[in-house]
Amino acid sequence: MLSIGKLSGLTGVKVPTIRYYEQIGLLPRPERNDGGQRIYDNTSRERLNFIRHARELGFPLDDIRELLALSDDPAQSCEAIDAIAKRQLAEVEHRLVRLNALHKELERMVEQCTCGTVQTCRVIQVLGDHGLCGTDHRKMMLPDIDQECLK
Amino acid sequence: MLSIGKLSGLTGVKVPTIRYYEQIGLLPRPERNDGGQRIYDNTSRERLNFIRHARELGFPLDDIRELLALSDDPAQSCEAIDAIAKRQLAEVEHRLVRLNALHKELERMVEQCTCGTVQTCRVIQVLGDHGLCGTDHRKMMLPDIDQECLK
DNA sequence: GCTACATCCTCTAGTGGCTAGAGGTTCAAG
DNA sequence: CTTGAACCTCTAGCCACTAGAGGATGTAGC
Repeated sequence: MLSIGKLSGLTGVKVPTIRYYEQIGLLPRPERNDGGQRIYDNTSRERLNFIRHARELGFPLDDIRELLALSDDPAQSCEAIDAIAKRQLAEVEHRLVRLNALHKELERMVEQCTCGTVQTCRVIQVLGDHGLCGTDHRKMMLPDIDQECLK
Repeated sequence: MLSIGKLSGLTGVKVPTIRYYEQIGLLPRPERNDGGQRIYDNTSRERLNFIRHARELGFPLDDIRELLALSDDPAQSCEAIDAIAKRQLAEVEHRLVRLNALHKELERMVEQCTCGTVQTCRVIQVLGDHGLCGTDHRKMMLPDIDQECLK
């Protein structure tokens, strides 16, 4: 019914990404035509829409894999699904807190810059000396820089 | 003066990360003792603190590299530095807007889940059909999922 | 001096979620 | 029948690390 390009256009997921999802087993291997090209139906399209929407909401692919598996069994309780969604919500909230702290600090730093010489540059001073920070963003991410939260 | 482990302890930057920074030219190659082990002084320590602090504020390593280069010339105007900081601020603000939208949507989704069966699960329904979304988070990120903002 | 054992060294490979490109095949329109 | 877009597979690259193998060195106690 649908070539990979058409599917891409309909879902907004790029062609190489669709092939990647197939490769990692997130999408089932579709049928092929005589020339060996992939052909998709509406089921694939729905599945891909689901994946895309979940990605937009920041779910990692592993969670999406699990959500897809769970959604294939409509009679089951949705507790597990709910748990994944709540975990993602907590994750996003955590990132928001962190990002707000970064924002505050960056704003303060930029505001204080009077744009003179490097010697007196507030940005350089603040970066070099954490003591000049207004907020205690460091405490929030010790012991290590929480890379996930910076994202 | 300082072994790599001591430097790591003092700055909060992990040992392999320090070596990685050296490898990519962010930190200069330090002297070595007779056994070939790295020895650092306070200059390295300050530089590494600078890097760490900038990383905490979300600056990419390439920007940090530039900031370090600029800060080495104290008489120059700090315009370029200011520009980098402002760019980073804008970046963080962009992420905040996006993350807030995600948060709203996730919260709505989780709230609406009555925790019945998968069949009636609001989470699955919403993920499968963007029309059920409250906010128009999709419009904000078209044409592609803006991965940088999800971070 | 000897024995543990922590710390150090280099090197390679893996993470997530794609993206880019090479080098070739197939399809659809005119 | 030709042209050119779209498709195929495969490998490598992105960021900023992190993990682990396999071995060398440093240090503390006896």
